[in-house]
Formats: sequence, C-alpha cells, structure tokens
Amino acid sequence: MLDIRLIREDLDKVKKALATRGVESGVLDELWNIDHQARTVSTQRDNLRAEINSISKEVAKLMRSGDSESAKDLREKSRSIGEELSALESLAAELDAQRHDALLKIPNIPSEDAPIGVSEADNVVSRWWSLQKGMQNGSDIELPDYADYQKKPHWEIGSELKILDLERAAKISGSMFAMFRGLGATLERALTSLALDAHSDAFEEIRPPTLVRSATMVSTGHLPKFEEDAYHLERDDLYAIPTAEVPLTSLAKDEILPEDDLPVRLTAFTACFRREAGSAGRDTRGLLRLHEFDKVEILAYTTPDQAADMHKELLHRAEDLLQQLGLTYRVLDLCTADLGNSSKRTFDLEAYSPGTGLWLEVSSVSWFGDYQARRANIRFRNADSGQIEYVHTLNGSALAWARIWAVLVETYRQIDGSVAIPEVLRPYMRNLEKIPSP
RNA sequence: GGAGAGGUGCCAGAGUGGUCGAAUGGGUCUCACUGCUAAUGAGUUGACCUGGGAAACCGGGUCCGAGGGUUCAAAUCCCUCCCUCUCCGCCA
Repeated sequence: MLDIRLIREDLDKVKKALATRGVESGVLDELWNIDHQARTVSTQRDNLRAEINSISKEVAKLMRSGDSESAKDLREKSRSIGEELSALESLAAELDAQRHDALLKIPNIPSEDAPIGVSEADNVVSRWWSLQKGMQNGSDIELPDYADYQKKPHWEIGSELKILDLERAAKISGSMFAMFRGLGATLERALTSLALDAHSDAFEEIRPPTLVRSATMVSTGHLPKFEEDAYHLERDDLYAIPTAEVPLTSLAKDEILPEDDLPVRLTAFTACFRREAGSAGRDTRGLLRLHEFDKVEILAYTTPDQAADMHKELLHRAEDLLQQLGLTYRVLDLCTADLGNSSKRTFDLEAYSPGTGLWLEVSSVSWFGDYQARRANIRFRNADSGQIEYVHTLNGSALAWARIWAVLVETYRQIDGSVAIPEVLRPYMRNLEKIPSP
C-alpha cells in the first residue's frame, strides 16, 4: 500500500500518477477526507485517555494515603469521561478501518520509467531474441523460418506422443487442468531442476506451503481486491497460492532485517492455482491457460538503492533460461494501464509458439518498491543512519512451465514427429536425445 | 481429534489489579581503566500513531500472541481465536 503521508501531503501528485492507470481522483479525495477526520478524532480520543490515565494515578495515590472519599469522587469523574471516551473510540476505530480498507485497494504508483498507456496495446516491445538472430533491440521482429512440421499445436503433438492427456485431466478435474504423462511429465521435472540449479549460485531454494492464510494473500496485494481470482478453502479459511510470490514475500513478514542481510534472494518451485474467472473460451486451448500450473519463482528483498540492479538481475536470469532453451522470445515493458496492481514496473517475457502463432507470457518480472513491504511490514535497519526503513520487493517467474512446455515441443518437433530434447535438459532426462514418435 | 502446559523487549527469563514499557542475566553500542587480542566498572539499548521543532529533541497516546470484555485503573481477572510444547489417538 501507499504511504498515507504521500496522499496527505501531496494529493495532486498522487492523483496525477494514478490517473495513468485509471484511478479516479474522487477515490483519493475521499481517502484524504477520511484521513483528516481520523486524525482529528484520534487526537480527541488520546486527550481523553490522557485525562483518565492521570486520574487513575491520582486515585491510586489517594487510596494509598487512605483518603477513600476523594478517591470515590475521582472515580465518578473518570467514569463519566469513560462514557464520552467509548463513543470516540468506536468512531476512531471505524475511521481507521475505513482508511485502511481504502488504502489496501489503491494500486501502486507506477515508476516514471514505465510507459504510459490506456490498454495492453500500449505495452512496448523493447527487444527480442532468437537462436538465429541473437538479441535485437526494438519491436521489429523477424521470426525464424519455422518448418511446417513445427507449426502443429502442442495439444496435438502432446496426444500424438502420449505425453499430454488433456481429456483425462478434464475427466479428473475439469477443463483447464493438464496432465503430463511419460516423458512429458519427465520434461516438466527436468525444466524444474534446470531452473532451480541455474539459480542455486545466489538464491536460497525454498519449498513453501501452497495453502496460506488470508493475511498472507493481503500482503502481496492479492486480497482484498482480487478475491475472485483465488481458490479459497472455506472450511479452513485457506487460499491456494496463485504464485510462490505469495509465501515468499510473507516469509519475512513483520521482521526487521539487518542491512547486511540484503539483498535476500529466494527461489521456489510450486504449483500455482488460478480460477481464471471470466476467461473461459478465450485463448484457453491446450496449455495456454490453466487453473493449475507449475512455476519456478525468483524473488528478492533489497534496499531501495539495490532495487534497480536486482530488477535487471531477475530479468536477466529469466531471459538466460529462455536462451538456454533456445526459444524465441520478446521483452515487453508493460504500460501503466497493464501494470499489475502492486507493481511499479514490470517486464513480461513472451515466448513464440510456432504451433499456435501466439506469443505466450512465460514470465513477469516486477519491481514493487515498498508497496508490498508496507502491507507485509518487512523492514530493514539502515546500517549508516540506524533508521528503520521498508525494504523493496521484486520477483519474477523463471519460468512458468506449462507454456514453456508447449512452446518447447512445438519448436523442437522434428520432421519424423519426434521432439528433440534441448541439450541443457538432457542431463535431467536420463540423457535422452528425443521424445520418440510412436 | 482428546488431555495438559505455555506464548512477556535482540535472547533467556521474572512479574496475578495501581509506584510496570516492564526486574534480573546475557548480548549490543559508548565511555573509563588495566600494556594486550580480553577482564573490570559506569552508562546505553523497543516498535507504532500523533502534535510541536530546521534539527538534536520534547509532549500525548498505543503495544507484554490476536481480538473482545470487566474496572476509575489490566502484562496481571473473564471470553473467543491463533500459535508452540508434552502425552494419547490417527496418519502419508
């Protein structure tokens, strides 16, 4: 969430910054008013409390000296102040709650570097890469010459090679669930091992819980605004995580870290669960959009000064994996309208799927500033000043496997219908060179 | 799931209604002293909200797992919930 002081002291600046992502200024005016009232009321409340506190000390003194008559009078006086106080207390609590709720629903202020836009059409393709052309700047993409045998959608390849069984997944769990079989399942596991090993030089590997409390979902900004998108187990009031970002961000919740510990780098492999409400029927074939998919996440806590470099590092690590796998991809600099609620700046990585002709989002690398750290109350002690400050949080997928799996089997499909296994994956796949066609 | 014990500051741990934001010990940092990689002594050491101040800092309020209640007054009494530990039950 935003620092209320920002809204209190520079309302116009906040309005202007949030207008670029479609927040109406009335919402901010209302919050400003609530804050103003809340402070007025809490000051009055504190003054009454101070009075009662001092009377209570008086009473104690009188009791000790045996003057119970005067003590009785004071008690009466205090009691009547107490009645006045309780009205103010509930008003103050009500205003506090209103302020808090409003603050939780206001998105982060975008970075000044994020492109301004009104829809996802305004996202900027900043560079692209292919095995043939290497890294290229700009949005003028030359796709490799994919052969006809590569232009077969992954769901057809999957059932042909018996490595993807969507029909039975649907029988078991419904549509938009996947089931990998045989070498298809091995391939998923190989991708996971490849990625975790790739980050092991600097990242602590974590295997977090995948069911979390609602407070944990609030910390990353997934609640209260996006309740509809999450699976909720009502009986136990637990949420299935939509990404490992959720438990990893809350790992340091309510902690004050020594500056020497920063940056903290964490990586985790988990399943991710998304209801995808409202998206049925649209780009949902095969593995394009699933209720459950596997992903390796990389995440960091940094000082504000370290954040920019870390953002580059995370992006580089995600891109490096795509390059190792030899997949054509492009880097999108998300515009203000398409930026996630909690993010200040996000780069999406989209891999090209020759079988469907679509660019598939396989990673999203974001810098959140202190927005999540305020929600989760994650701070650090500045080694020089001794002051306590909020950390910055950043994270990215590296990578999301279902879509990678799809792009991979299409890209590496051979003329004989088999799928070649990229060299980096072979050590994780019993040194097999291909997934054979039956 | 059942029975019992417990959750206090950076750590350990005392505190059963007022003099408690909290003893004591350890750690931290500062100073002093001792000619040595340390001992001793003195001091220091929480977070949050809010008002004042350029700032150092000063005032008020809140916080002893969380939320409610009783009372003039709650770490201390009552209720609900969460968590930890021990035993039993169940179980990958």
